[in-house]
Parts: sequence; structure tokens; C-alpha cells
Amino acid sequence: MIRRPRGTRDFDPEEMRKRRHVESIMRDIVERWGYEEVLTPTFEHIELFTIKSGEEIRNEMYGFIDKGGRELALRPELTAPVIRMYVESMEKKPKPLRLYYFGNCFRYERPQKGRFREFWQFGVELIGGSEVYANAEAIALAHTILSTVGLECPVRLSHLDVMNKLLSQLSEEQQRKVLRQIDKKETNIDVEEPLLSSIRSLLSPMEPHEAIEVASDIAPCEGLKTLSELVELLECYGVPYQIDFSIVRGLEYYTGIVFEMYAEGLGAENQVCGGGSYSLSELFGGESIESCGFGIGFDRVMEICKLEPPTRTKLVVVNAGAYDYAVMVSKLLREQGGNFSVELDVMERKLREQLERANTIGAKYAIVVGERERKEKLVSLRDMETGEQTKLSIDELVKFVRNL
RNA sequence: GCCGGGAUAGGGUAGUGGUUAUCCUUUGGCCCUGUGGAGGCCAAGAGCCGAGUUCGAAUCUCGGUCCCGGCCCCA
Repeated sequence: MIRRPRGTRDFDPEEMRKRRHVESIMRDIVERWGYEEVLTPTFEHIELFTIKSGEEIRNEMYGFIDKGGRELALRPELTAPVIRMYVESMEKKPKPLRLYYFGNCFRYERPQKGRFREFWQFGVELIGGSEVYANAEAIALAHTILSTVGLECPVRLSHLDVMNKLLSQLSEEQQRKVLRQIDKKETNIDVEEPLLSSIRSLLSPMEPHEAIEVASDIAPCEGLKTLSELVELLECYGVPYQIDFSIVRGLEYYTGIVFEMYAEGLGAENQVCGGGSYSLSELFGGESIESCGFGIGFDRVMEICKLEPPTRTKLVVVNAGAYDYAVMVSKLLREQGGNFSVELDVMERKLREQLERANTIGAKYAIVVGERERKEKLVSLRDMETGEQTKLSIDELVKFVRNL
């Protein structure tokens, strides 16, 4: 038997109903905020992803060479492709540009809970806003999306200036190492006093305003001003947040404000959203422009989201020996456009078996049509729960299903 | 790449170094030619792959694959 590749998944109808439901909620929200959808190719030139992240990341990508000798890769994320698209064909659009995407991404990594080799990301890019206001919008939007689908995750905020300033005395290599240790929440950080104490006090849990105050003493920088402005805007939106200077994302393309959101119940992979300010367009040959955005790990949201998708009422037209009449009735019902489905036998089943079928699929009503009904220009509507059966005219039937 | 736990019909399971691998569910057929849910009968469908040990392996051993969880990583 041929099975699906490692780290990939099949989604059965029940899962797809849930996924599409959550997806449509997310789309609905961002579109209400004025974001418009874009779609980029599933694969890109591998350079698009290595240009900022270094060659090492090739190991985590699905890369290949096509027949023309081009080095390509399945996209491991969507921010770079969207910005590439912006540079390639949208640079002269009126600013700000509000774009959103929903797409599958691929990473060659060890699968575990909430982590797959093919996974879906839902995200937005807000191109050309001023840093503080644009990030405030992005954060509020991300928070709205997650709480609407039932996830209460407070936002954790930081500004990369702070740690950069604090560690500026160290060599680049040391900075990398220390940032990594901070990111991993390690208790042993490889630096001398008094820097160590400074880092420790910056990382200790504090109220937002206190955190900013403490940081101003230890590592005064522009970023802190930005951060305190952002905090005020978030108050306007009523978004709950914490300041957490351990958020580094330093190995990515982020440049200023950064934020993350975490959820319970996901094991080691509990980050459901991450984002911030970045600067990519000039790397792809465009003009530099302030941008920010976030990505939501759609699969992780689905893992803990309890939303029940709406169900469609099932109707079964039972053909009791009058196929043409049954088709006519089915067609008519389907044209009504209500929230129901209409199924008609394709297995040449007897009346009894068609009713059994209606029963096993959980149909709400069976509509029995045969010669008798045709002669009377009626149908027999059978309630599959109570067993009650009544005769209706076609007009009455139409009126009836419209209310489903 | 590393560590631990797994893998028996479509789904869920039992058991054993030894005839034809258990049960539930599911699916198809019939009892039942214009009325479902119950019941009865019949049928279909399985030990992840490969090698080794053995008279004999689904069972024991090793390797691989895949799944689950953790580490590394997470642009």
C-alpha cells in the first residue's frame, strides 16, 4: 500500500468542515479590517528564503532542481513570498497595503505534536504603515482572530533594540549565542557580571510600565519609546499584553517591535502566532519600506479550537419508482439555495434501502416520490426522527425547505 | 540528527513460539417487490516491511519504515 509521506496528513470530511469553518471566520475578520487576499506560488527560487536566513536553512527546506536547472524550494513560510510579490508587482499601489494569505508551507523537520512537514499558515502583512500604529493594528487583529475562534492568548511584546543595546559590547558571535540562550529561557547565560544581572533583571516578570521603566535604566534606546507608544495604543484597543524582553526572533528578519502569542494544550509547540516589524523589500530588490505582519499556525489553532462547525440539514429524495419525478423534485430543491443538501439514490436501491440509507447518514427528512405522488402532484415528506409522514404539494415543499 | 513508547481488517480490540488469529463495529447481500432505526442468516476484510533464530515466528532478536511524545531546530 502506498501511504502518505511522513509528516503530512489527510483530512477527512469532518475535519475539513471544522477547518473550513475556522478559516472562514479568520477570513471574515481580516476582510472586515480591510485586508485583501493574495496567493503566491507553492514553490519559489530557493534564494528567496536563503538570502536573509543563511545557507544552513537549506537543510530544513524541501528544495529541488527543476529540468531547467533552477534551484527551487517549497515555501517554508509566506512572508518572504508575499513581500517578493509586493516588490515585483505592487510597489506602486497606494499605501498602506493590507494583505492576507492562507496557505500550506513545508519544512523538513522532525514531526511532533503541532508540528508537521506540511502545515498551514494564516497571516497578514501590513506594508507601509508607521511602525507603532501598524503594529498596534496587527496585534489587535491577531488577538481578535484568536479570541474569536475561542483562544485566549495574551500578547507578549518586545522590541529588539533593547537586547541589542544591552549586548552591544559583545562580539557578534557572542551576541548570537546569548540571544539564543535567552530565547530558550535557559537559566545559565554565558556572560560576565554586571551584564548578567542586567539581563536577569530585564527578564524578571514585571508589569508593563515597570518593565519599560526598568529597561530605560538598563538599556536606554529608541525602541523603548516605540514600545511605550505601542502600549498606549494597545490600551485603546483593549488588548491584554505583557512585556517580555526574552522574545528575540533575532535570527529572523525582524527589526523592531516583535510579538508572540502562546496557547495552552499544545505541548512543546505552543506558539500559535508570531510577528512584528521587518524589513525585507530591499533584500528582494525593492525600495525599503516599513512593514509588519504576523503568521498564525493554523494547525495549532485547530488542535485546540473547540468551535463546532455549522451543519447542513440532510434531505434524501427517495425514488419509489418514478426516477424522472424524483430528479425533478431534487433539482427544484437544490435550486432553493437553503442550508441543506439533497441526495438521490445512485445504487438502484429499493425504497426500503433508500430509507435505511437516509437513516444511516442522519437525514432529517426523506421525501418519498413515486407514481402515486406524481399522479396527485404531491410528495410525501417523512420526518426521519418521528416517522410522521405528510403529503405536501410541490409549492408547500419548497416553502418548507426554505425555512430549514 | 538524538532519546523513549508504539504498529493485529476501514475504525476499535483480544490472545498465543504450534491446525482455519478473537470479539465489537463497519461494509455488501438476503430474510423484506411503496416505508428506516430492532433482530436473524450469509459474505468481505488484518498481525508495518525486511532479515535472523527455530522443525515452526504475527509472537523472540536485529535493521528499516511510519505514528505518538520529548530534545535539537523552528528562517
